[in-house]
Formats: sequence, C-alpha cells, structure tokens
Amino acid sequence: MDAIYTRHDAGPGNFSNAKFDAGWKISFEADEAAPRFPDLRVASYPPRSLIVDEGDATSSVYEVVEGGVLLFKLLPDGRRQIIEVLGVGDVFGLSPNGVSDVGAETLTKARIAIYEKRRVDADPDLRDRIFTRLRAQMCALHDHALLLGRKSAQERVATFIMRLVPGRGGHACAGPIAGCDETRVDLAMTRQEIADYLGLTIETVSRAFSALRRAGTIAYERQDCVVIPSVCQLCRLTGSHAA
Amino acid sequence: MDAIYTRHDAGPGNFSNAKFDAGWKISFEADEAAPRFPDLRVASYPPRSLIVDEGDATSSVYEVVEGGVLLFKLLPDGRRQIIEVLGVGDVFGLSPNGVSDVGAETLTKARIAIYEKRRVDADPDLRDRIFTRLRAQMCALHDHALLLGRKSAQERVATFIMRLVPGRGGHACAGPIAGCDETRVDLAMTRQEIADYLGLTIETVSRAFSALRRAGTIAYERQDCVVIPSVCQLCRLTGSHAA
DNA sequence: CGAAGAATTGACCGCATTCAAATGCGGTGG
DNA sequence: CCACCGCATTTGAATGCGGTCAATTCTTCG
Repeated sequence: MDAIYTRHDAGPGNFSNAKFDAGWKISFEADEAAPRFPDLRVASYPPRSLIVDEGDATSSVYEVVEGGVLLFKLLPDGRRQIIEVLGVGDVFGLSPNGVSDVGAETLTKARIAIYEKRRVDADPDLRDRIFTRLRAQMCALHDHALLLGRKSAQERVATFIMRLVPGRGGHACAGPIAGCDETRVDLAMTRQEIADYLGLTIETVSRAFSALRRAGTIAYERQDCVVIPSVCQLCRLTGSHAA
Repeated sequence: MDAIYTRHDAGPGNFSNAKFDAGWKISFEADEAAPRFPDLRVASYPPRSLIVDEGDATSSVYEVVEGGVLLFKLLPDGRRQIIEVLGVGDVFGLSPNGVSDVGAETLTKARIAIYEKRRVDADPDLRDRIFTRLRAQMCALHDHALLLGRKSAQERVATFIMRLVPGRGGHACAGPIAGCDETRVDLAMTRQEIADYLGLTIETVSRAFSALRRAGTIAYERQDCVVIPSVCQLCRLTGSHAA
C-alpha cells in the first residue's frame, strides 16, 4: 500500500489509437513530475500478481499509476485470452454490475489507484478522466477485435511490435523522421503472454518473430528487446498499412 | 429525421454480459411506453445504410432508439470485421479525438438519437446514461475478444445463437424454465454479416449452421429464423459452459 | 557449472479457407 | 399460377495456415 499518488496527465493528441500512440514502454513509467494526491488509496504489486479475478465482486474502479497490467478472460478448459494490455493512466474494474467480467494481473511491478465507486460519483473531474480514458481504451479494443478476427499470424505479430513504437503506425503517424527510422522496443511480455494476447500459440508467435528476424525486419538485442531498423518496413506488414 | 424520441430505460439486472442478456430481437424494438423528449434530434435510416464511416469527423454521440446497428472496421485490402452489434439503448461515436475509429451501418430500419458533444457535457443525466451503457458495451467487447481469439468455428456460431436468446447463457442464466427449454430466435443478419462478426468466412458459418441442424441442436423455420429445441444443449457447445 | 524454465525449431495434423459448383429462395412478369 | 432470373446459401474438393506434439537450444540464476 502506497500513500503517494502521482497523477497521470493524459496530455494533448488523442488519436483513434491513442492508447498505443502513447507507447507502452513509456507509459509503464510513473509520471513523477505530476501533482500528488496524498489522500488516495494506492496499492503496490509485484510482477505477475493477480489484482482481481474474473467473477470477483468489486465496488471499485482501478487506475494504473505505474507499471503494466493485463486484463484476461479464461474458458473453462483453460484457454486464455488477454483482452487488453494496460499502461499508466488506463482504467479497469468498470463492469456495470459489481462483478468483474475480466481478471487483472500485473505485467510488471505496478502501483494501482483504487477508487471507491461512490468517490467516483462524487468527483466530476475524476469521472471525466475515467470516462475519457475509457473511450480511448474502447478504441483499442476495436482495433484488437479487427486483429483477432481478420489478421494473419504475421500481421498480428507485426501489429503487436508496431504498437510498442511510440507515435507510429496510427492515423497520426508522421512517417520516418528525416531518414533515420530505427527504433528499439522492449517487449515486456513473455511469448506465452504475447500469444494469449494475439490469439495464437506460443510456437506460432515464435515462428513469426523468427521469420521477421530472418527477413531483416527486426533484430534481437535480447529475447525481450527488439531493434527495428526500419519502422516503415515493419508497418507495411501489419495489414493495416495502405498499399 | 424524426422529432420524437422514445427513451430507453436500461432497467435493473445489469450482468456482465448485460447487453446480450437483454436480447437482441427484443432490443431492436423501440420502447414506446417510455417518456418522450420532443426537443431531440433523431434521424431515421433504412436498413443497411451508412450512418458514419470509419475516419469521419464527428462531434456527436449516437444512441440507438430503434433498430439494430453494426459497428465495423475495414482493412485496406477489403477484409471486414464487425466489431459490435448494437441494439436499442446502445451508444457509439465516442472515440476520444473527433474522428470515428469505426464505421456504423444500420442492420434494420433504425432511428438514431444524435447528441452534440456539448449537450452531453451539459446534461449529467444523459452523460451518466451513456457512461453506464458504455461500460456494458465494453464487457460485450471483452466477451467478443475471447470469442475471436480463442473459440473454434463451432463454438463461435453456438455462442452467436446463444446471444440471441434473452436471459440465457450469461452468468445470470437461470437454466431451463421448468422442463420446456425451446426457443425461437430471429437471426436478423445475413451469413456474410455473421461471418464478419465472428471472424470467419461465409462458408464456415454455413457449415457450422448445417452441422448444428444435422445434430438436431437447431432447426430452421426460415433461413433467418432458428428454432432451438434445447437451449441448454446449445449452450454446452459455446465453449463457455462449465463441464 | 548445472538446473529449470523459456524460446526456438522440426515434423505432422486438422480445421478453416479457398475455389468452384449446385441448390434454394424471393421477387417479377408472362 | 408458373416460369424465370438474381442472389444468398449450401455443399464439395483441395489447399494451406496455424495448431499439436516433441526435441533441441538458449537464458537465467542459484
């Protein structure tokens, strides 16, 4: 439990895939420059720990203050789908009936602000912020439904990596910045987590990464850290790129 | 353009898949018993007509007053994913940046209430209603991500039909009502639309329907009207059913 | 250095897609 | 009423992508 809450400022530039335009790696880090609200309940969690389980009763809204969180659903036979990957500023626990429709698990070490429902009702600013963020997250879900329903394995993995590149790949993508188009991204997730997020098996994810590496589209710095020599080249493999 | 707005009352009993527990067929019909708000902009559309296109600038929020609406996304090569099927009371046009991230097309003849963003900001009741509905729709998106990422073709089609049965299949499902467990549902969508919704091809959808018919799990009344002799039996094929 | 877990690779299989043909259905006009 | 047309749906056969099972390699950490 942590008594200090560092506020996240959404900032300007909300695009249709705002969530990913913001970039994951960056958004896993707390914004220490922001104002503090010492009267708030903030819980700290180690990596890969359960925050809420599917079906749990919750009368609270959760906001990621620091770190990353995975929302997931399970089928009775054990199949898992990671629904959404949350970064700083993202919210969850908003199912309308007091029972969580998804499980939430930390991806990294994380701090989570917990707001009682009645506090949210009483605080218009907070409500606005949650509402706005929810709308952005809904757009991310729309994008992901398209990925899960209509993209090939190659396209899914390329899209996944592109989402880790801040400011690129969305409608607002400015294209390569004056010649140099190299970037390094931290995957932050295991292959199994990536597979569960992309609706694939671990083997298929691994094969897709290998194919990208063989083609020179990406290179490994470590297993969980990838260098992209040309972001534009990768973007053309996402299935979302025109022409 | 229609000057009469019939208000939709969400009513009690919001469950985790509240949207589908409400039932589609029922929710395509306007609630004429509700109070009227004659000062509202309501547009009428014929079936299968475009309301907003992906990428359109919108400064409005839309609410379905009568009929059904499909939200969809397209890839540049023409692949289509239907993201969500909306009934009465559902809302859309809430992307955070004034550009629609999805297209919206009527499924049936429909009436749509159009709220200017500033009207929503000014009316707390309206905003609450939109917010609440948005949360329910987000749960439906979560369910659908699980379907698209992890369910087989058979399970997807069984789940789709189950979603058309009011009050059944969700966490709040009461089971068969005293012996008789037969229901008739109106599909309302073409095979192509079902395929685009379930992330399958039209042929695979057709084959899944045929397999269900051959197994006696469903029967055709018309091509777009299905009799389910035992809802429980169908439910067991959804992949979501325990045991 | 060795052990345990994660990731990669290979071989094979099966489900969903693709391509193609046939059937069914609704509407129009003779 | 029936013949005919256009379109949606169904069915069939073959292909291929991604899944499954199994073995190997790579990483990390004690």
